[in-house]
Amino acid sequence: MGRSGETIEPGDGGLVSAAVGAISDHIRRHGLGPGDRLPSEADLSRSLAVSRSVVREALRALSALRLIDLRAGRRALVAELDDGAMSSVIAHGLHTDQITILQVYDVRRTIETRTAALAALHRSDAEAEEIGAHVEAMRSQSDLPERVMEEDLGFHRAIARAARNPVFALIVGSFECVTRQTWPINWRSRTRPEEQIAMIDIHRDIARAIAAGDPGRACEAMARHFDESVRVLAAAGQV
Amino acid sequence: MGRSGETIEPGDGGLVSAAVGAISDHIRRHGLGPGDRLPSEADLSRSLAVSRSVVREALRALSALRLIDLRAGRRALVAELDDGAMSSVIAHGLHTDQITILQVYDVRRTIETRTAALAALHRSDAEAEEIGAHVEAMRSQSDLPERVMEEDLGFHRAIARAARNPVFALIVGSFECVTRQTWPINWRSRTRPEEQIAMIDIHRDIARAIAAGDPGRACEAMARHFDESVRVLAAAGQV
DNA sequence: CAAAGAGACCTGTCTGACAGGTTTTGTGAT
DNA sequence: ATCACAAAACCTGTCAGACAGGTCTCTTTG
Repeated sequence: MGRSGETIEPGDGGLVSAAVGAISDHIRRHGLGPGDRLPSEADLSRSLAVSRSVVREALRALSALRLIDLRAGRRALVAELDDGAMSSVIAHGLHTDQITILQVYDVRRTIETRTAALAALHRSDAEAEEIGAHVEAMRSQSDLPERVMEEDLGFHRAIARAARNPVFALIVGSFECVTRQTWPINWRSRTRPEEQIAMIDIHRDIARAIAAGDPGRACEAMARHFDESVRVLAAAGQV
Repeated sequence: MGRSGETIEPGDGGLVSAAVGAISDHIRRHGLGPGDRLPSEADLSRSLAVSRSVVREALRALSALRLIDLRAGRRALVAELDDGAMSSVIAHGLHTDQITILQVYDVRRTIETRTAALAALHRSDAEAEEIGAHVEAMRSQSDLPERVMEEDLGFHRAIARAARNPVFALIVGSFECVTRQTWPINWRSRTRPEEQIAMIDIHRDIARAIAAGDPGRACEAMARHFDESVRVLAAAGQV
């Protein structure tokens, strides 16, 4: 069979999955990086010898995985690493009762005690600053739960970034959807102001340990944070 | 606005992403679980008031995320949790130089020291048996690198399963593509038989600690395993 | 009652068409 | 020669219709 360019091999599990593979290969073989443009749908249709429908479905699949960015009128671009796909997987697992929130928390504890330690070791001054700023914002807006939650999420994201390992950031980011569900439960169960302050204080301890460059203390404070959250969640009927 | 069924709201970032959301919602609202059937493309096309092309692209996107299974002639099924999507994300990150192999190893170390400890706590006898069998198979086929690698991968997967937390299994599974690349490097750098045996012995130590129900020793042995792998990889120019 | 066959249903793929973005080109003014 | 702006070329998003081939179901038959 006249193999011209990247013609799809027959016998595959469908033309679309073959096209997905061919387009991924194209990215790899041409050494494309984030922001680089892919061939147009018409070009791909020609070179893969399949209809534009098949190419479109393949591109849509890659877009769902966030390997490429699609936008009307423009050619597809290679995408930057993004936690959207992993996030969807976790959300699906939760919604279909294949995983539980406590299981996610166990993984988060494992991952984030490590990111806290790494952040303490690798953080720049600007990052220590940003992490502290999130805590300050939580404290100063403690009457606006919605805001406190956003700052809390930003706090954990910032620590993951400061750990300087995008894989950690990816995983932490993909759990954000879980936290958005459980955070209000956690907050509501702390009715007295001193309980809310205690929770924010743990965050401050983590931030200080990271700022001080003390991985052991950062890890220990993060562990306390998760133990506390899990305790509250379990008391509230784990939801 | 006449909301009939699950008609798509306008103003979204495209009909397809709206359809993806609507179909995900459908799964959630109807409490569908793995194996349950989705409506046909024609039904979805009608109820969402979009063309079949749009529905197909939406289904293809969900299929890429492994939230549903598509097969010719059959209706789409809700899928079981699967590491395929996360695996693609990691592979893409590596191929586009957005993450490095050592970064993946750092995450693996973090995750797998924990799965080893959890496996020691939660394993069934059958699971301890299976983990040990993988080690035995590595030892007895040590002249067939290909086989040793497969048993090694199975060993780590079995431990993740024995940890009884599918989220850990998901993450470990999604790193398998990395291991398949680095494993041969690791193996080739151990030219003398006693070096190869030493590597298998670490696996045996892990298996024994898990069988003995000793989380501390399991964690420590797994940590040794990763330290050793990273040392060899770094010596080989990290690749 | 079980197995084989027919029909309905469904998905995979192709073609052609058109609206509305985006990039490039070409033109004219400065 | 350069810059701004308008036109053209290009590209993606969506739709409609068509047909081949896989799957399920129900009925008929042995």
